[in-house]
Amino acid sequence: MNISESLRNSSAGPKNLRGAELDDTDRLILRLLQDDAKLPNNAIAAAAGIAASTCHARIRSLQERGIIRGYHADVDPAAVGRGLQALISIRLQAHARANLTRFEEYLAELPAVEGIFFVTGDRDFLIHVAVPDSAALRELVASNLSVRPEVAGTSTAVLFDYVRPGTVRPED
Amino acid sequence: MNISESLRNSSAGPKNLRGAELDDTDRLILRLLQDDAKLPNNAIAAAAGIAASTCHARIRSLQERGIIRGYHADVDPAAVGRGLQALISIRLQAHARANLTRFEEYLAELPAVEGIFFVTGDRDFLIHVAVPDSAALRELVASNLSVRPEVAGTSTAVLFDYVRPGTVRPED
DNA sequence: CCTCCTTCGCGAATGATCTTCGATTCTATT
DNA sequence: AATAGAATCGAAGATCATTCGCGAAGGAGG
Repeated sequence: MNISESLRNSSAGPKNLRGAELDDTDRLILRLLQDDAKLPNNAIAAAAGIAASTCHARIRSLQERGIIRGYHADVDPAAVGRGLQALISIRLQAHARANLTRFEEYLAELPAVEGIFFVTGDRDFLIHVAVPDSAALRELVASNLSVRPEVAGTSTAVLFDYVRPGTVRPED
Repeated sequence: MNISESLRNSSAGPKNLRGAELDDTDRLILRLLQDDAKLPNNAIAAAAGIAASTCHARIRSLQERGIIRGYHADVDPAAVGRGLQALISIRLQAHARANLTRFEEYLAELPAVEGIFFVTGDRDFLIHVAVPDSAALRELVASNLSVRPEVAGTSTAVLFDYVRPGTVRPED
């Protein structure tokens, strides 16, 4: 390790290859990878008008800075035996609101849970679940939610459809 | 005989590659790719105890059957200038419920929209949005939702947190 | 029981892609 | 103008994806 490296490492700021701000090229890269994570690096580089090695370095920097949090396959829930989706709003007991994180972690462990919204207002949580059928939905609410001492009440709404458009686009 | 043969023989379900049913190997592949879409094919093959070419054929089959719908990068919304998330429930005018699909497509076009829940009950839609700040949230509701003739009313709840646990789930 | 036929799995070869590296160019500062 | 730090580039080598022919397993029908 040389002097400049030790100076960088000793500084309290994030060890960015570049500054914290994103330029237009970064935003383009993010948009392309959100749309299709399998897009080859050289195709992204061509679209951005930069060299492949430069594009690769930028993508790695985005990952190391936590801007790209990961890459995930989008699997059809119905194809894996989860044909029914629902939103369940959960009210907690007032005294249980000290351990919100614990309950959130419990929810995250449930296999049916696809998303957890920790929301302001009269409710505490809104969870998005995918289950095989209505019997499994009832079983989930009865045996995994209502029995919990923290839970004051639940309200379930079945989903007709759920769409996730192109995912998060950089502000434009 | 090898390990994979005995595993397949011990499982009761059908093992069609072209058929509609998924066997244990398919489910393992799906789980691994959901967790990390960048996982190399040969690593998946090793984890499943099958040859790389066989694994590749199975993954392609899963894609062609629409079970794997795509691969997407997970981008931190706060890093791209969308530090505020909210859930907006939308009630439609009764006469506007004939063109639900049209309105859903309109919502999908909005850059701030991350997810659209088409829900049963007293509300019609619940949309998950990510915006830069509260001013942008107010602007979104006022200029993109309330002004639409189909919209009878909206109700907005700011999110403290949103977690998608499907990405880190170790097992079913 | 035998043969045909389909489906699936396998290893090897080839082409594409990823990843690293040293050198060059750019930019901000002195 | 000179310097230092950062970003870019092209090329090389390692890794990976994809295709292909072949063989084994399981049914269907004779």
